[in-house]
Amino acid sequence: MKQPIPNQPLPDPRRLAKRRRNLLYRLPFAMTDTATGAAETDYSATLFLPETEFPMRAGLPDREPGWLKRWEEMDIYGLQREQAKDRPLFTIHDGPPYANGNIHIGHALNKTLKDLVSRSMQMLGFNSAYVPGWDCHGLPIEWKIEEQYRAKGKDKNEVPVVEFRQECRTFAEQWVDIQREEFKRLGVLGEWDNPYLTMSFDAEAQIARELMKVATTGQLYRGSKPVMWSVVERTALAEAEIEYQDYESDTIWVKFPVEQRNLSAVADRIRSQTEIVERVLVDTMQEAPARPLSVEESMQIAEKYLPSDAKVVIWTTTPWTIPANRAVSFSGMVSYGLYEITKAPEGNWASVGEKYILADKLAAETFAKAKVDEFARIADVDPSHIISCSHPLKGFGGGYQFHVPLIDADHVTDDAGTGFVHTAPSHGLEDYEAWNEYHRKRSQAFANTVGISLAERAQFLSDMARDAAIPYVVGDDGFYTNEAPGFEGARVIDDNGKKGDANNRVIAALAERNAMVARGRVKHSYPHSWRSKKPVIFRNTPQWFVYMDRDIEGAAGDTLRHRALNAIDATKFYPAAGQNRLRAMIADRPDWVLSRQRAWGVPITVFVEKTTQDILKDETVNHRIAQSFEEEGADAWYKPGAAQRYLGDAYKAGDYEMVTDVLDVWFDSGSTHSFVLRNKQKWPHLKFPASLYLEGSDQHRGWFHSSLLESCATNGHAPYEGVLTHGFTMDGDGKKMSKSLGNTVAPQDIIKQYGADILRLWVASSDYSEDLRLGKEIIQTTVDAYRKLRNTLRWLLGNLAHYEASDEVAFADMPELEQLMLHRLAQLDAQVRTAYKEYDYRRIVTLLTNFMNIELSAFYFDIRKDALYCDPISSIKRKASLTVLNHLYMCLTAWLAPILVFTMEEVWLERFPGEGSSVHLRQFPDVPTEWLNEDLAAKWTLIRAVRRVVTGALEVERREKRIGSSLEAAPKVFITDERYLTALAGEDLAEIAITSDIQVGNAEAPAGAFTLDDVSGIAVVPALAQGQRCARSWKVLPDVGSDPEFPDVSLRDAQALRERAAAGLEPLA
RNA sequence: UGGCCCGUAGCUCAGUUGGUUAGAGCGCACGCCUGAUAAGCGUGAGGUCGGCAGUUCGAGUCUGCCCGGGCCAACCA
Repeated sequence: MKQPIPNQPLPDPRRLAKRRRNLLYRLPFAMTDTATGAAETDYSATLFLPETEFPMRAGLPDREPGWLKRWEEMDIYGLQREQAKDRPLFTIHDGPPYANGNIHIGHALNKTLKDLVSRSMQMLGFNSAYVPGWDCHGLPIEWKIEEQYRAKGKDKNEVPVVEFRQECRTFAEQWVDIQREEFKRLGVLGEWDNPYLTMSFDAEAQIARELMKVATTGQLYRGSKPVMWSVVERTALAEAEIEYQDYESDTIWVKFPVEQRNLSAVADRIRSQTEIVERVLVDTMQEAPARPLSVEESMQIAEKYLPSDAKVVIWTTTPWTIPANRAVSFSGMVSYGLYEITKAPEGNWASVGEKYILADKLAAETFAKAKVDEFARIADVDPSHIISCSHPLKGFGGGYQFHVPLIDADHVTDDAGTGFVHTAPSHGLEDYEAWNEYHRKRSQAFANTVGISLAERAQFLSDMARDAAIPYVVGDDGFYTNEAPGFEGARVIDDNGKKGDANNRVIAALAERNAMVARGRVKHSYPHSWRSKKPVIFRNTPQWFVYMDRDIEGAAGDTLRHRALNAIDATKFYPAAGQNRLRAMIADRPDWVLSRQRAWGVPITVFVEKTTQDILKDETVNHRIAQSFEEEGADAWYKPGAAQRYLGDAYKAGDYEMVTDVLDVWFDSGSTHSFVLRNKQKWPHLKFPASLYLEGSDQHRGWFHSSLLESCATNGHAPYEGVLTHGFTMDGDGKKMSKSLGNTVAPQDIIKQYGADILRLWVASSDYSEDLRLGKEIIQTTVDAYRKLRNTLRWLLGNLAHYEASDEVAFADMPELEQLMLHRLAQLDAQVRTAYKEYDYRRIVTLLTNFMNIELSAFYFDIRKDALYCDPISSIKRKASLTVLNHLYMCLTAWLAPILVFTMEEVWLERFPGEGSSVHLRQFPDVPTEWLNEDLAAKWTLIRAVRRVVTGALEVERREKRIGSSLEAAPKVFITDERYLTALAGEDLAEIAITSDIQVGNAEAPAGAFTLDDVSGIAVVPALAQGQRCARSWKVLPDVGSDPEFPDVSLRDAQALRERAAAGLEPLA
């Protein structure tokens, strides 16, 4: 697959403008502007300014590979396992991607989410191993190899199966290697050196064991199903191997004589419909009596309305399927009538006096085709009152003696034909489904009737099996089989793909028995083989099925469907809607078809006794099979002499048919739990059932579904405790990504331009329960969020350069502002842990970005800059703040580590470098619940309201150019609401509002004072701060100048300078 | 065409059992700062809650229909 050319995103012009403004400040002429007034001493060297090498710009695309290398070298995955070996297990079981092609954005989303789960569970205190896997068998890989053959002019059928399979294996191996590197680049941590592959020998052996377990417990049976079949190539074809071309088909209209009727139902209807009754009375009884009809009378009328000589007319484009007819379908949504032919040419197939049942909308058209001159409509017909017809070929060649039931089927319309659909379950998928549905309903109705003896039940089931059997009318060579009596030797399609004589012979036989109404030809689009370009047919083919509704090992009611539905109830779904979706699918689905007539897969390792058709159930044989697969892979099945090798001395190979079909690959992947989660030797850190399966929502029909059925069949319960589904990745407008639209986004490109952490942050901040959007603007939003986050952490790191563990301040000794921050940390701790447990990553991103932006960057950090930068070494406030910064650092790096795996490692190593050091070896830190203090938080909510009013007042001053920095102000605050006064008691509002001074008074404000609409009882009157500007702290204070040693700074700053000198930090200016 | 799901500011998301004037972060505009500087702070403008109809005193929340989008309906994974 070719990757689209990476888009070099054009910078947003507005973004550029902002950048230009910032750059202006650095130009020399800009400096002259600000350099008015007396030169101030530059005290910056005497401040505790942030010091860090941590770059503002991440350079993720270049730097991420370095961390990956580091983790690989230190074997971080192994260290995690070792560290967590005594902890409870959490197992996210990997749904295997298919090993062909590069990964796309959907893979990236899926693997990233799994990594978020796995890493967060590890940090929450579990031993959370992650073993990635690949799905290796299957048709797409076969195709690729066949394509290579065709390019070389080689014929697949001439290559020994084992050799062909070897080429498929090599192909899959190559893609496993490529995808493995792509997945690792996303930052996904897992057992990459020891993944599982559905084609590894132990897997193939276990898949066969599972299949044999299904067989020996009586859940496997051989039935049949129509599949697309190419007579020319003698092979089944997949939908993708089909192309549609125009084709001329013979069409025929055929009479099906009505056989069994439900006359009393017709009579009931007549009695309930007065208008009909009136019409009937005029017609049949000469005069109308003013009384309800008796049952007898209505029965007489019914006989006239649904007479025994009526004929249902069908239309078909495949006359050759008539011998395979087993039913006639109609629709309850279509109106039908009984018609009598009143005028037609002599010798016409449709002759005068014949009564046809047709859809009203199509009657005229049908009679036109039948060259009928005149006809009359006699009555309404409800086809459900016809129980069965006889076959139009009844007795032909001694066959076709069965009843042909009428089936109400959804797929029938009155758009074309006659409103009745000839139903041949051997030759059409809809026919097949309608047929099975009909018998399923009959069987259900029977099961629901009360008072049935076991003998009656057995008799019913056996009759049912006989009636429901689907005939094999056409062989793989296109010739009729002996299940089409009277047509021996006729052929549907010949070796060159031309029409055989089947149609003509069928039409002749029908005409001879007066079953034809009309014939014609029609041009329509018809399926052809992609390879030979010749028409294909739907053909009944033997297939292996798993029963959905048979009692397993004789336990009444213990069916696979029942087990699966129970298992769904016992499973937790994220989001909850997934439960209904899966339940509906399981409740409706037909029996599971396991067989595929293909080469690259695990064979259905079953022997069938030729005379009895029984499946051989012998543990010794089964053991030999599994053993050989362990040693040689499933290829062993295809090696010469394999049959006798497995059957041993006990059986003769000649008595048994060795099945050569392979398993549906869904059985492979549905079995992963058995060969991965329960292989304790290979993966000791995994548990069964898995804690979680996590895939895209398409896997309700796929892996969730097949794994559930497989495990219910072999274990009786689900292989998972929880199921998490995510949506699909759409483009920026919510449209599906497709190569033809050119709106795809390749994960490789995002990584190259922005880095994997950006991709991961996008995943974490999206709502994965719905479809996710990804486009240029969304990536930019993510990049912006990342930058803000990174800078906040950078400032934290810069200040922590001055942190000393020995300066730690005890919680009780801290100022309230510090206690407030720790309270928030304790709150967040609970919220973050809960969100991680619920796989709610976007909540974590929202919670933490809001906290970091609003409460840290814009509030706490802004306020504490003064103390952190300027306070004396001895200052408790400064030490307390540093203590809080350390806690913030410890928590934030851990909480974000599962998401920003690279950046958090970078932040961690900046402070704690060392060979064995890694943020990913940590757990979420214990946060003391003693820090929680709701009263304090409530109090500070009030204080922050006061602060907002002050800030608002200052903004007016700024706008009026009376102040620039807030430190130039010393506003007066008038408070009439007691609650605010109480809250402010003992707090330094000037510090909190970042002004040089402030006055707070319990008094009515003068007119014109600044207020906010949503805060009552507070008013602010602005004023300039009195005193001189401190050259060190830039506050405007009256005490500046009162220290003789440092006349240009405030007393606090003079003290700070003295302490620094005493500590020998730097010489004084 | 059927089954299931989704639609709230430019973007990502909150919106309890229906209940004041629909919120947040980012982005954007404007201003401040220049000791977090390709940073930091503040203020502000952005919404017919996809549309229509209904239930209700009251609907982003409940119901129906419609529009738009997605997944599923394969011898594809």
